Amino acid sequence: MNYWLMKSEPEVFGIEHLKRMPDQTEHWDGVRNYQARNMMRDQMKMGDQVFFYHSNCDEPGIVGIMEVVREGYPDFTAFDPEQKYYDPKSDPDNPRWYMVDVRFVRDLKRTITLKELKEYADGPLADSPLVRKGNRLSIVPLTAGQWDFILSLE
DNA sequence: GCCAACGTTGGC
DNA sequence: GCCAACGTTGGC
Repeated sequence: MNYWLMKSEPEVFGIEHLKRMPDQTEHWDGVRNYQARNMMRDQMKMGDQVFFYHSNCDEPGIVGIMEVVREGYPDFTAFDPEQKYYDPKSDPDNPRWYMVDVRFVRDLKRTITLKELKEYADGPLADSPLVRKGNRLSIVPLTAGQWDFILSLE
């Protein structure tokens, strides 16, 4: 079992949106970064646990938990010129971008803010890109230890 | 809205 | 293959 954190802007697609989807499941489309793409395509497995992180908002932080219910497959939104995430360089025969499906598991009892997480940047969360300045990775891998530590803050 | 960080693009 | 220019992310 692997542990992850995935970022999304709550105005665009927040945890409230996920909860309202059929089966509380949605494909995590629109990732256009190779590192994040590789993680979704190669490393994320059924049942992996994922923190839902709200970015670019008043209170950036972790708001809930979801799990991977479908492993990496081509991000079809890249093929459609009508779509916001259209990428003419991604071909259905040779897809450039991948995504996974995630299902809502539960809300956290409270938001664990980035501000709070940064207090542990020299401790339990050292080495995590999550608390590194200028981190732009939209998907962050976590160790089991980091996952447990963050949950213990709840 | 600003701007630091950093990924991507494209000329050479 | 280098690197300057440019675009995007995301905290503040």
